[in-house]
Amino acid sequence: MKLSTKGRYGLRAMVDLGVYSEHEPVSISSIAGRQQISDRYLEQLIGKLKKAGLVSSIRGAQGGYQLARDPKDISAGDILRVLEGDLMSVTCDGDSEKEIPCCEASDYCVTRYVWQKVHEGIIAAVDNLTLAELIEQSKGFHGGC
Amino acid sequence: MKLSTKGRYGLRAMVDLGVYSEHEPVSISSIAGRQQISDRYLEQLIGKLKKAGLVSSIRGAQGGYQLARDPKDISAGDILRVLEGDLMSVTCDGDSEKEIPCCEASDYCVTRYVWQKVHEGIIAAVDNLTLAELIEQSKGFHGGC
DNA sequence: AGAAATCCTAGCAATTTAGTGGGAATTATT
DNA sequence: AATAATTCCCACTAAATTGCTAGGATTTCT
Repeated sequence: MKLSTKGRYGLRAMVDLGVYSEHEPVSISSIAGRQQISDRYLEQLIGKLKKAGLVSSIRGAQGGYQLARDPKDISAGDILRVLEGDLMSVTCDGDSEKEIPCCEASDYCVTRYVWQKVHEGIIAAVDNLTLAELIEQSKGFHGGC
Repeated sequence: MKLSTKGRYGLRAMVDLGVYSEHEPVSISSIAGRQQISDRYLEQLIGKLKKAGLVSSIRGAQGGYQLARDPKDISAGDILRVLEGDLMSVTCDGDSEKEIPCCEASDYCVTRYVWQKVHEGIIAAVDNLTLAELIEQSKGFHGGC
């Protein structure tokens, strides 16, 4: 259970967009250059973020990407959910075909209960963390060094 | 980012042990039978839990496993950490060889910051959840059906 | 002695991850 | 109109991880 590069790269790319795309669109290659990420790979990640409505694009020369919304209205959770899949699917171990309101083998449900708790913890953490805050953080780090 | 079968099976096995191993050791095969888990696979998971000091074992015929501590003193986090690896390693994307107190490329640190927050959320959730509570839950489900 | 168990190590198929690669379509600039 | 910059789309691949399976060696109760 760990954050994959998808999530890490995605977060960094979105912060990068927040910093550099305010007045003009930013190309994949410039983000990839700054963030030292494979541009071909980043392309796919940004594609997902676009599909999810978090970034907008302008095609053609001098085109690129911009944040689709104010950074205050994008949470880390929004980004991670797109790239890491459902942050957590609360599923029983039983056959998913059967539609049982209350699991046959009750022990199975322990997992669900634990997972529910974990889920709440994660959601609370990432959904209250705005991109705006991350951008601020990133600027802060610069000043601090 | 999801809970793998390791974590799910492990939680169920530990609850099973909590319920059935109070007075006598319980064999892998009996747990696997009740929980409908591959016994060969479960063996490996329990092996890790033993190595981590969460369960104790008695070898030979009529042997088996028991909880090493009171269920009140074992958290879901303890179990998940053993089976899911470090629940989350807070790493930068930069070279891990270099020992930089403050990252060169500050943007990298955004990931660290987000991850720290997520980590706190998860830890808060799973470390406050005791095995005793899960066992109670599991009994509760039985009564409810 | 024999059976029931833990313990140890290795292998393996399926899935996921982290990319690479080849282009087609669109648009600004010259 | 030509060119270059860029998004967009789809397919392929190598490495790692997951979820097992397999074959024993060892220990201990009966």
